[in-house]
Amino acid sequence: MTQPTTSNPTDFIRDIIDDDLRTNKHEGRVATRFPPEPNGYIHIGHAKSVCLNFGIAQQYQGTCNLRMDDTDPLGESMEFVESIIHDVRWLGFDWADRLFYASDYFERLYSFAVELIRSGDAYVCSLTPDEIREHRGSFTEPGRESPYRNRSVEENLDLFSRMRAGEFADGAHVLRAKIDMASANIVMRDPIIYRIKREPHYRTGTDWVIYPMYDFAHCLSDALEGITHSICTLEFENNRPLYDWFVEKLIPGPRPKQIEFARLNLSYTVLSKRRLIELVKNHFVQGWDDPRMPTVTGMRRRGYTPEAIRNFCAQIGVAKNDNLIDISLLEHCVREDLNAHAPRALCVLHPLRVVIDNYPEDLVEEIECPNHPQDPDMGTRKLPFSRELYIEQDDFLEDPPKKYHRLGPGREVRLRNAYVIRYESMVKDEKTGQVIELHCSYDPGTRNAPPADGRKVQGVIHWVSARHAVPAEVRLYDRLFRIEDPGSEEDYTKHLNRESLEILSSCYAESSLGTTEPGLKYQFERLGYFCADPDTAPGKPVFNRIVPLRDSWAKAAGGRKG
RNA sequence: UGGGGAAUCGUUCAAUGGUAGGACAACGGACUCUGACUCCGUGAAUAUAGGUUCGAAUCCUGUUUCCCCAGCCA
Repeated sequence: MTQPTTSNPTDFIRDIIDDDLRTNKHEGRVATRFPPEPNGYIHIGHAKSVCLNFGIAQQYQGTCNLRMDDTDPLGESMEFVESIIHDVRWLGFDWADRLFYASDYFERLYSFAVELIRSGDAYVCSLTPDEIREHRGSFTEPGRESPYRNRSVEENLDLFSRMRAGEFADGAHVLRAKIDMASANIVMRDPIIYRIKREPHYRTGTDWVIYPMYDFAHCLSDALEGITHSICTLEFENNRPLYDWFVEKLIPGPRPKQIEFARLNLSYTVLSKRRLIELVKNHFVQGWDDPRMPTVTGMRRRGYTPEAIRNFCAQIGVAKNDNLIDISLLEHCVREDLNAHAPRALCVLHPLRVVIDNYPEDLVEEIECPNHPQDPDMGTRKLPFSRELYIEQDDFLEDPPKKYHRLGPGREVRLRNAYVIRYESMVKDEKTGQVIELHCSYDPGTRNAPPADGRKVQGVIHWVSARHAVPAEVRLYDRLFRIEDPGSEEDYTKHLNRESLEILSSCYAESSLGTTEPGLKYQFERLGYFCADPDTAPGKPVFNRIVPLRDSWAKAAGGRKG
């Protein structure tokens, strides 16, 4: 039944859409929307929703609107609108001319509210916030009806228009739907649909002092836009009866349907807006675009690609189970994309000086080497080779174990793309005893060729020519938290990984990297994938480690140590 | 405690009354001028107790566990 050539995902939401299409529920139309509130930056959890909504639209030749759900002026701003637009576009999606704002519907929403008052389905309630809470009851006790519940239509109309006119203070009155104070579902106990808030709105300014609540605005915005499937997260499941109540009262069919799926949780990070804000505000990270942040802007700066993120979202699937996705799946998707597309380069993070004693003093060879071992189309570049080099400190051990395929006394190793060299001697710092320089000899016949005598050289290490190398700063990132599910902890900040950022300021990159530009991505061979940071200055590149390469040696060695 | 949801390998998604499958992770091996990539292989799950049925992850009943809801946030 499955066609291997078409890999359109399938999930319970698409099953519902298939059914609706079969029964011609919306004349074959599929219309979704991504409805962020512009009060923060979007993160990988939003990306899941973006991919779901826009992905469904693509798959069914439907439409997906981008709609700012901006019904609470507090904290909303154009800055966030712009960041959301930028991020969703960067993720690879397009909404043509269908960028909408709930705030553009304020006048129509107001009319809907008046309609509700006229039909006796809404009333102005003048209880204080505390009294309203008290009247709401609890899980086990039904609520009590507001004494204002049976005001006349005329009085409600008058009061509501005066609310709009700004005659009352914040909190003096609210407009409520007249539903059922005894409902087992607390959402249905005469929910508030308008509140007075003397707060300028970033788009409507001071035009309004009353603002509609989410439950009222969202479903009607969907209806106004002709949304067929209104996809949201599980915590809104309780609100669905209210969603239906409003559209049934106010919208002649066919009506939008709300479908809920489980939001994404990612291991070793937090994905709640509140916590992300705290990380930024309390300077646990350096900003919304800190490469350790799970925000789209952070991941972009880190060097994650839209392809990788989209692929990740496709792989995690869509269901109603609470989940905690292993961050290694995200890393896998990032490596998968970068392995195919990132050019290779050599960069030494912890330099150890090497002198090739038998190499001519002033000779410089230009070694032409491929930018990608499996993709000749990515071309070649010239790598200067000379007598003095840097290699990685890790690639030499005074007393190496047997399976260590690198340099040590009596050992030889291949310099990537260049010669085989043999250890001759070392120079130690007299005070610390640390090895500060190696002397080696090279085998002139091994450039681009195996040793003539057929001996096997197992190890290959990366290097740069000391004279030609470009000094670079490299920033290594690790998981933000030390525990798998910090979001479930009351005091999650105490589980922050204090070593999530390591700055290496004296690295040496191959000369070709001197002209890199922010955003360019590479695989530094044997190390990982790296992305030039915006902090890069001419001649002084700064690289972010996107993700390390898988390292079965480190794993084995680590296990041995422990 | 009332209501709304969810329970399948370590993690996650699938199987829609008919062989429990994929991905990630783990482990073993092959290949290798990246201890990468790639390839091959291994182990690993239906929360629980009954019932219906030739046959149950799937249907029924009970039990257990987890998540959401008492904002004038979304």
